[in-house]
Amino acid sequence: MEKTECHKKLMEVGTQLFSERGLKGVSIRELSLAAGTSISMISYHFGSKEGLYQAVLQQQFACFKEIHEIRERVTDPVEMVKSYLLWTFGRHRNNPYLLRFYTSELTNPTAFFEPLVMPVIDEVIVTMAGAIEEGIRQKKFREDVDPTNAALALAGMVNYFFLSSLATRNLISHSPEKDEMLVQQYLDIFTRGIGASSV
Amino acid sequence: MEKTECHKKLMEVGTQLFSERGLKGVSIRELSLAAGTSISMISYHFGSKEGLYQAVLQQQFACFKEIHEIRERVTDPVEMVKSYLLWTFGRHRNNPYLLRFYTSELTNPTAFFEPLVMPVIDEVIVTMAGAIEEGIRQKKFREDVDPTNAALALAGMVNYFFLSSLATRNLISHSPEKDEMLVQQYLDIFTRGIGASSV
DNA sequence: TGTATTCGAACGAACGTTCGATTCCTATCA
DNA sequence: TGATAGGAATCGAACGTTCGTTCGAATACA
Repeated sequence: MEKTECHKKLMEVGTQLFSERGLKGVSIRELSLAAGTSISMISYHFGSKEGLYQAVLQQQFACFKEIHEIRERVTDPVEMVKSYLLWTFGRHRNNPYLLRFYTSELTNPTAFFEPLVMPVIDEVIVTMAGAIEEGIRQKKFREDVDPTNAALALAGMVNYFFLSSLATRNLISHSPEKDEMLVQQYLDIFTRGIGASSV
Repeated sequence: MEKTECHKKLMEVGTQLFSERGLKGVSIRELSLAAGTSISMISYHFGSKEGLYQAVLQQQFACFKEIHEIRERVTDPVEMVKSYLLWTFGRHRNNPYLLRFYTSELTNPTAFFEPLVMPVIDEVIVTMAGAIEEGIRQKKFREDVDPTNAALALAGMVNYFFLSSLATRNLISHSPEKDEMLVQQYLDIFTRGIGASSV
């Protein structure tokens, strides 16, 4: 779908700079300089600066659709929690920008939050809440657990881990080879936390 | 410590507008209009727009010092987790702006992140990790739990809950009277999750 | 040859800051 | 007590800069 080298380069630098400093924090002169083009290319290819931001945002959030495929493939609730953790870890590991866009839009929403961001957050939480609800019906999770709150707690634990590691590198050693262990640890904490018995 | 009505009003509107849209997202004309003063008052009272932002940030983050008093007062590790949850819930309930500043600085750091924000995050996590470590020594928490990761998971669960409720009001019914129940629920999830036995 | 792409210059608007004039407050003195 | 001097506080206007966008010319491509 990428048309020209200029278009592609602007998407790249837009992704990097917007994720670090937000929509208002980056000027088109800075973007075009980093992309090695002229400032008029942004309006030409994307209509406006906000158009570039929107294009980047859409590209970043496309991966959230995967939750539905995972939900269809994985039937067991506990296994679904593990799949979510692995999926989320993978997402953040091979895309360091996604979490910044996600959290930045949550905290300081732009005009694109409601149409672009809100729906995907909603889908993920609702999907996971559904899986947890099913786990409760199967007596695998405790009855007194609120599915939506539990889904938020799960998402909170893992997203916040990466959020903190964005800034406080000294607190966390985040080597990819330790991911397997971390996923297992978070899975343990969570399933023990809401589980009727340990798994 | 507040000098004049103008100074006080600028702090108020600065807190509200900066928290919603960030440092770059608010202009001094917008600030002064909302405060009912002239634009020159910002430079007069705070030196610059960034000076106002810094003043607001310092005021917002002052409350994080309380974690030390709590740690001194509460000796039992499990009780410390509960105190942390109650403290955090209370903090977010009576100050809707704090979490936005906190998360915004984490995601899109300004020049004030390193000197002002980073230290307080560090202190809270280290303090809670210390409490959890003591819990492990007392055989109240499992041996294979990493204290820092567990502290991050705890902070993640509860902060993310409020972060989500900032934007997705439809997902969560956040009535203050339910806080007691929510705190207990998060405490259950967490202490069960890392605990050697349920409490 | 004609369409798509890129560039550099220029535009008006909005930005944060500065500055002289004015108002407000308070301590001081007749 | 009433007048007043002086400093603090506030205002409105203007400054120079940066912002995002536009546009005609130039280039590349098919």
